Amino acid sequence: MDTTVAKGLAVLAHLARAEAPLRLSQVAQDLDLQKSNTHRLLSTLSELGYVRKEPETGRYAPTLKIWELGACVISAHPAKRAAAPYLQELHRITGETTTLSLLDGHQVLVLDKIVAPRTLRFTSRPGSRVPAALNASGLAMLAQETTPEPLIRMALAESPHGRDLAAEDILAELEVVRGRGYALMLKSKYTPGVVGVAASLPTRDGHARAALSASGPAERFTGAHLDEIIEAVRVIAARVANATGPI
Amino acid sequence: MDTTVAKGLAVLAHLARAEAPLRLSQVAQDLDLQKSNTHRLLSTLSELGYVRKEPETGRYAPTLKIWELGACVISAHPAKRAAAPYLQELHRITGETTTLSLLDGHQVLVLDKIVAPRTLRFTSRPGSRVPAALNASGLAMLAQETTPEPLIRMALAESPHGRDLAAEDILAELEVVRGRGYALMLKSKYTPGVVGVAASLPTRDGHARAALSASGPAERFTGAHLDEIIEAVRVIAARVANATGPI
DNA sequence: GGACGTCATTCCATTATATGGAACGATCCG
DNA sequence: CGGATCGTTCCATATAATGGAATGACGTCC
Repeated sequence: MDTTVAKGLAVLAHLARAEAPLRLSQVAQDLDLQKSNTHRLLSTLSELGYVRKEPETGRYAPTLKIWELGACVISAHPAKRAAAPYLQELHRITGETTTLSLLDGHQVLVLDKIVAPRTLRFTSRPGSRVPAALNASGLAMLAQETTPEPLIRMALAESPHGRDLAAEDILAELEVVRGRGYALMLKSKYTPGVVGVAASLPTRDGHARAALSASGPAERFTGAHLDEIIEAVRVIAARVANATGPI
Repeated sequence: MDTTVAKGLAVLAHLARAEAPLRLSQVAQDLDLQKSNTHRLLSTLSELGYVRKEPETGRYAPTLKIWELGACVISAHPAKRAAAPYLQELHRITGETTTLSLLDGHQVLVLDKIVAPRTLRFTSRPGSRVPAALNASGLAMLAQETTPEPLIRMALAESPHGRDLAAEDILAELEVVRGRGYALMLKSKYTPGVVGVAASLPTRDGHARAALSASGPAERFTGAHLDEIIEAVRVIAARVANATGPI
């Protein structure tokens, strides 16, 4: 274990996740490092171009270099590449915000998103994580037949199921999702007022789980429009399954 | 200079930029490291979750963790946040692929892109870099009045101007761009068959340079449609300039 | 305006730690 | 079956990271 590498990446990650540039002593305190140590780590990261020291404030901010690296990784990601046209088409048909997600452990990782040109309400940012049990895409992926039982248990355990979100309810909901082939989250606990419709996608390797979703404000997701959206999600997911190769 | 951090990040960056998973000895050879050293670096990166060793092939591949970090950085980027609605609207009006770019040194860095729903031809990937002098967005940014002379010289020097792309021609073109307020690249040397229309955006801090562009196949970028596109680019760039705050 | 506190930076002796060579199996290929 | 390449482990060595102290700059509060 190269501890210096671990520290350097911890500093970089800390700056990336911070909402604003950080002072040296702040970083040192947050990560429990010595000031002199932090100083050298930040200096080397600056030399390497991953970090920039603001001349005015003296604070440190990440540059776009990590993002450039990450962009290489995501653009090469097989699921993202394969699903991109379907994500696009679902957006074209429904006119709503559509997302492509992966199940990573007990969390939903948002891979890609096309936002509705309308007034954009809450939109989950690509790269963000959401508890699987609180999200239409998460339910769709958990409901896949190939999902091992322990993974579902873990996802339920990790989700903040309080008074109005019992584990039994979610398990029952998963049964429903499995039966009809898509997940519908009308009353989201995670993002109130947002309705999501999602279907899981078959993946080349069985252990990866992916889902497509369309989501938007509850006021618009009713009646005939909602029926259209559900139908579009089902049709496109089925088309992925019947395509030349799965995701 | 923490050399171990530099090596670790070099390994990570190398894996990220590689088009396929790499074997250990390949990484060691490419980066001129010892095998045992590379082994430990890859092990620590795996422990930290930035790298995964494929069980089947034994090769190493980057995980999505770097991408997640990069997504945090880009989503917090002020220019990207501020320009997103304009990028969206330019796409809505023109129906073509639109991009938001920054000038970083003598290169254009593509920040964001909305692809045309039509058959997608060549599309520059977000995170990719293009020589500034070979690209409509690059010309628009170089033509800004605030661009220092040496930067233009450098951009020209770095661009592969051969027989049909003399430095004088580009300088003359920059004059034209400066006069009419937008850049038009009809015969792209970098991506043949693609026409680009771009205008620079005013930025809060004078030294950052940003541009919006619409681009697509040469066959479609003619006559009235091209005029519409040019007008849309001009109008939206002007709207940014007159907005509450610049980018 | 002066004094205090916080911060960033530099230096250096100490030692922990990264290093690279060698040696060992495993695996692949001819 | 034999040779070659690869990944992995081990360990003595020396390099390079560490943390404490000292310094100077900056900002803040009486």
